[in-house]
Amino acid sequence: MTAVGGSTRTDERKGCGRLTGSARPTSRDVARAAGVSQATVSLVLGGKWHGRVSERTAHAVRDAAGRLGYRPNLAARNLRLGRTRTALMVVPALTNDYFARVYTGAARVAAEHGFGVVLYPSPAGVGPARDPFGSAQAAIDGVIASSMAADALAGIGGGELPLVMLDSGPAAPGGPPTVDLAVADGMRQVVRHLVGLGHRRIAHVAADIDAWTFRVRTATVAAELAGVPGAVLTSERCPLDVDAARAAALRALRPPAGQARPTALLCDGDLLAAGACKAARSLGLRLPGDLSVTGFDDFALAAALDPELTSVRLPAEDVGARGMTALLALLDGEAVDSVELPVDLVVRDSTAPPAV
Amino acid sequence: MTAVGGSTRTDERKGCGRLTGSARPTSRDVARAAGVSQATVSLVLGGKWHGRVSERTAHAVRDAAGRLGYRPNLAARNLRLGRTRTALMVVPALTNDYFARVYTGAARVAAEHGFGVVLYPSPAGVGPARDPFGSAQAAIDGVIASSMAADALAGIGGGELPLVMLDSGPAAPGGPPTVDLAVADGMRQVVRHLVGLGHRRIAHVAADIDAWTFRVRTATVAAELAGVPGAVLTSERCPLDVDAARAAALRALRPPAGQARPTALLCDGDLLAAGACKAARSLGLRLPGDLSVTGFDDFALAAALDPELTSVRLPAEDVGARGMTALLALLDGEAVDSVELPVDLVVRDSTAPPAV
DNA sequence: CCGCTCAGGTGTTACGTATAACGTCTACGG
DNA sequence: CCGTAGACGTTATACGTAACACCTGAGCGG
Repeated sequence: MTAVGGSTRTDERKGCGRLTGSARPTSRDVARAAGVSQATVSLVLGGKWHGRVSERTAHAVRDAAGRLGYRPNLAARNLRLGRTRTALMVVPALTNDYFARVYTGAARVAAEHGFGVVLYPSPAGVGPARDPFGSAQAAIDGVIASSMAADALAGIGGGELPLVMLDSGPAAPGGPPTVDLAVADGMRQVVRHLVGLGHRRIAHVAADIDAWTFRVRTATVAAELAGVPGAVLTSERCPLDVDAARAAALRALRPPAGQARPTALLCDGDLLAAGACKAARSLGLRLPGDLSVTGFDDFALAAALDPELTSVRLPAEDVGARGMTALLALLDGEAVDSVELPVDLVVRDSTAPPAV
Repeated sequence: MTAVGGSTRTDERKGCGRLTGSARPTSRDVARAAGVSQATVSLVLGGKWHGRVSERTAHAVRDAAGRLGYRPNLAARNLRLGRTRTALMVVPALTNDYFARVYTGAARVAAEHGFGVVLYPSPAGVGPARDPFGSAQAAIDGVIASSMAADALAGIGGGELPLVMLDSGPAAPGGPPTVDLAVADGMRQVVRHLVGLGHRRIAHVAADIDAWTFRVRTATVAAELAGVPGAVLTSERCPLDVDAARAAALRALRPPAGQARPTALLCDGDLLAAGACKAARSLGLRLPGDLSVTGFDDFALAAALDPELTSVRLPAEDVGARGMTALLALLDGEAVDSVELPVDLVVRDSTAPPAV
């Protein structure tokens, strides 16, 4: 290899045809301005120049970069490095603040490790099925998906990207690691709270949604109440919607002749509970004296309602944080365990002992 | 023939969390498999081969690409093309569904033009100030920012990326195009509704937030009521928070001795209205008989409350759609006009004529 | 038989970055 | 005065794609 050629400046003819307009400066432009090679610019600005570049040169480079307003082209960096230090979070909807809190937790942990997080709401039906994330994956190292069925993620980058699933149910062996909430335990706490207050006739307003977390809620209520002597459980299913819940609650509160009205409405979510409260009021029932109502999720809505809702608080930030921690470990090639986080009942004003 | 050795299934070791990912196939691999050059693969898969590549060859290429499970490297494509067909939407918070609906509208229009949209919540204080979008801008052609002050976006990619601002107030001359809502008109509709019902003593529960939309709301209420003979306006400022609103409403409902209690609470947002309702109930007032309450924004919350809230519906999807349309035009180098969209009062059950 | 066109491709380059591998110059011990 | 080890940079290259310029026969009119 004889590289001693007389070409002291190889970059000379670089900007020949290019007019000196406002094209974004590249590292080569910085190099020219600082009188060094492009590689040196890369070293200095990459922060790994200690002992390889003199302080004086490094300063010249940084000075030139600042003068030119240089900002590295991240697409080129991503191509070169094969990684982007960015994660994609997929959420089923933006409507409720649970996901906002999950995002917050994930973003915090990511930022601590120099990672960014972008969000991709997955409105079912938008975008080609085989390419669920559209062009988002151009700059993505891994994915955190919340509340999605495993098969809905089949198309994800050909299954090549590291993936962590949140709120998706027990981890499948060999599948991606998961972060879940102890939903069943939360529901048990609700049931025990009501039973402890003396309620025996309980109506369950159940979300008619085919997602793990709701199946668990329904199943747990039935299983837990089955162990209570004298307990009577009725059940009404409805979509996750205030008006639908109102209708369902009305059905539950007008039992067939000969049956007594339930003394408590146990709802699968705060939204449903809001509907249930409206139904109760429209029947002239007073809360919680005539009827107890419970929610789940503890949205901001829960505290905004009147009476404030007894609900189950979900540690959303922790879910996001643990999920991001898991993803980062995955990216480091480490083995990651799935985890289940505890939840807590928050007793407020919508529950009381039943009227005698 | 080229080496197609029996690699029917490339990756077999998924256990232990180690994601080997045996080198994603590149367009060159596809070319080898199809017996053509890489350039031809690019032509065929790029969809611009009509009249330049025979149908037979094109089929062979697509077949090979399918067999190998080829997916183009978007980082490389972005680098080559200098554009990404992806927009970044910046929102101040994920908590309310206004932004969800804005996103939905923007994503729909984007999808119609082969664009994707990723979301970047901008939690104030997260991320270095000079680099507000972190690594998100690696694959971004333009930005749609909602409800942000113009100067908060100063650091945006060095100000180089096309930008559209939503809900940010009147467009600055020479600044980015904007999409705004006729917030002032909406507030006027609320005031006229209340005045028309007969209300004269009105308390304004104002959001104490330095954003254009809230400043306008406050100013409009005052201006509009100033033109009503005999109208008495009091005002309480508070953070955008249910509990704070409750406290503020309590102050408004307990006027100094000698002054009559307002007959209506005009709130800057549905969240504040929710707090106001709680305050009213805690004082034993009945809605809307003893007190009228109005919201703004028409969140899902508005219909979930009891009584259902009279509020102002914002055409959020339209805002997103128009914003994306503007951004796409901007990317095409076209001139774009700022626009203001109308809003509509939705009268529900929380307003009524004042008690005599 | 020549030259022209045109379909049907191929070779090559450039995008901007990071880094491995390799020079060169100085200082210094032996 | 040579050998050698830093200190200090540089050259060359690869990442995967898209697009430009070119190449090669075949058909065809003259």
